[in-house]
Amino acid sequence: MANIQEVAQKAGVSVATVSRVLNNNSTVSPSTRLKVENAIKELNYEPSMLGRNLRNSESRLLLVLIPSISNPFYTEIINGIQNTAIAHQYNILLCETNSNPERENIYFNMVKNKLADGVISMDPTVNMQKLIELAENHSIILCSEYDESNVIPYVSIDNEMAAYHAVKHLIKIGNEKIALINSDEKFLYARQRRSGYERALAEFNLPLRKEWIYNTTQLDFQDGVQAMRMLLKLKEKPSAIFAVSDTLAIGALKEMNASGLKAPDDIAVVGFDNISFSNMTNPTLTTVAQPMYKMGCTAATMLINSIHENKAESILLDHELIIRESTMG
Amino acid sequence: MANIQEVAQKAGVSVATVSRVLNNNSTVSPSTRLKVENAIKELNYEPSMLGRNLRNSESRLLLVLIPSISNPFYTEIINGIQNTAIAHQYNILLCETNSNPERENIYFNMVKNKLADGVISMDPTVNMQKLIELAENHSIILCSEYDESNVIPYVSIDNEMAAYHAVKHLIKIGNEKIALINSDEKFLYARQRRSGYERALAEFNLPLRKEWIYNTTQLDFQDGVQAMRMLLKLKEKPSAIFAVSDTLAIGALKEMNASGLKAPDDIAVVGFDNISFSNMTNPTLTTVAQPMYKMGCTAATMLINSIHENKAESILLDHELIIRESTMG
DNA sequence: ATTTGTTTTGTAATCGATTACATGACTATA
DNA sequence: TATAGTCATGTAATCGATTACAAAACAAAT
Repeated sequence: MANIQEVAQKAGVSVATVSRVLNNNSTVSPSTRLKVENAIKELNYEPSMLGRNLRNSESRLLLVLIPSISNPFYTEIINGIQNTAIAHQYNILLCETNSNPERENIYFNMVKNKLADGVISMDPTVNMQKLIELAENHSIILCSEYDESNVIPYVSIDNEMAAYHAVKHLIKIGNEKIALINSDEKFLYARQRRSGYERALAEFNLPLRKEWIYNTTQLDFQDGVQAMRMLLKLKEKPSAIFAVSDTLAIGALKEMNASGLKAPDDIAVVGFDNISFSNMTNPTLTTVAQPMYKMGCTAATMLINSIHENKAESILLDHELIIRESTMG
Repeated sequence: MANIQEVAQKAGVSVATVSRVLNNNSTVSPSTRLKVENAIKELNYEPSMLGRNLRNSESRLLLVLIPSISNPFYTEIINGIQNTAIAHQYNILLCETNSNPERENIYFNMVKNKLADGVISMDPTVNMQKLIELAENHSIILCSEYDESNVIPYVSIDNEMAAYHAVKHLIKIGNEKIALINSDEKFLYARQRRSGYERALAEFNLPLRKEWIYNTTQLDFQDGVQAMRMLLKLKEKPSAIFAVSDTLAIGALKEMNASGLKAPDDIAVVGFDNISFSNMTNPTLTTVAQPMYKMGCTAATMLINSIHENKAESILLDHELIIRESTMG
């Protein structure tokens, strides 16, 4: 790869002039410009981001932290982020942390080292303290999972309200014995959704039974299968289930199938996220849709604003209950 | 962020000494080392990758090009790549191209500019000519989709043989009218799988009928739905279907469900890839498994070798037919 | 021909690290 | 005490760009 020196030499000008042509901000005479452009073409030259970034302290790269790409929930959000970023001449790099603090650190360092201009974190397992520290000197936005202290701006939905709506729907169609398949309640969203579940039950004077709340460690299909297996072992079985993730709900449906049970007749099921697969199951899955694409766009816009010194305001977007076969008679 | 100068000043030494402590390769007296380490801690200093990379022409970052993260096929491969990379002190950045040449270009430039040390491309829509050009001066490995010219080393499976096995399985369980749901045949893997399909039919003297071959433009669930819808409209319907991707096969199963048809009794279905969903459908899906994790590990190992000047040899890994309910009576 | 003003181009410092080479400090030996 | 040898540290060039400032080139006006 040729560098700016060689281009300058070939064109018979100084490096400053080459740089001026490159950034076409300052005045260069048409004839010189032509010479330089020819030299660039002949040498197949492309400016080094490294040199440029070092000088400019800007990389126009945004980091997107996700725990795992295997969760389809992130797909549409990332699309929104990417399209918005590109519209502002930024690019994104996807960083899969696998909830591993060391990997997290590597990505944090990229920001500290000016290899990236900002971060959108969607990782609920992120080390929030470190992130807040990083946010003192860098632009960070939380997406989906957030921190109640509101030190770092976030975009999310009202999880409590969304869960409340989902459970109320199950009650409205005649269910009184409603179970909750929740994830680990160390996550804010899990606590919020549980709270919405409890509020709906309380409002209709329905019993809140410990054995109808099952907490999983992960969000894989298999965790849903396992959860349902436990619930089906109970003496008094629930007549409906609210799962805080479609992957869990789909696992639950699978286990029902295996036991010869049908949704919604035997047990009605509601999921959360509206991943694309939720429309492919049999029966199709009722679920709470988050405006994922919009969330991505919003997060990216907030981040880019924040990089350009306009502080960002946290925002909660609307959710929507999508009723499908798993709760329709 | 403090820089190396400030650390040097605070510790009362030269920048060279600080650098020596950082890279602990050269001799530094214990007392000086301590002073420097204290200064580093006090200033919360972390070395700038930008400065370091510029000087060393090394970033220890690997780029992984995928067309879209929404295809679950890539999940396990990426895991393999990531684990192998980390074991060699490399990190990976996921680059979603969305089959967009401009985005592709951005990532190619990162390599040219030493922002990344190498590339693993899994994008079948990649501009192969540009990639070959890039490969002249940089380390590139193809994974899954490859180029027959073998200019760029690749790791993949024997697609023709895999398809042949899948179709032979359908024949063995008694099917004579076998349809193919293929993707766009501009892709090598699509042509190879079709060829395996044809070979199996020919071997058993079964008819090869044009109307039983359906080509989709994408690999989404919906494309599978669409394909099945067309096949069910035919006067002479197939009794079995081989789809070149699980997503297509799942869409096909969905459409069968909607039409009240059951697999395998009405139509048997075989997919390809063994994505995690394929075990969650009803019925569960028979599919050809690629050794995805191993493919990822192999690709990463090849790339890292290639970066360190050992040239890599292309390799084909073994596939495996996983028989599930969609072909089991 | 000289002055003034404008346009174009070049020189050199800078960003933050690494490292070859030079130099200084110290030790051991005669 | 002088000398060689070893170990520790500093000086300055370097990677590839950008840009403030200086200088040169040119044009227009007197």
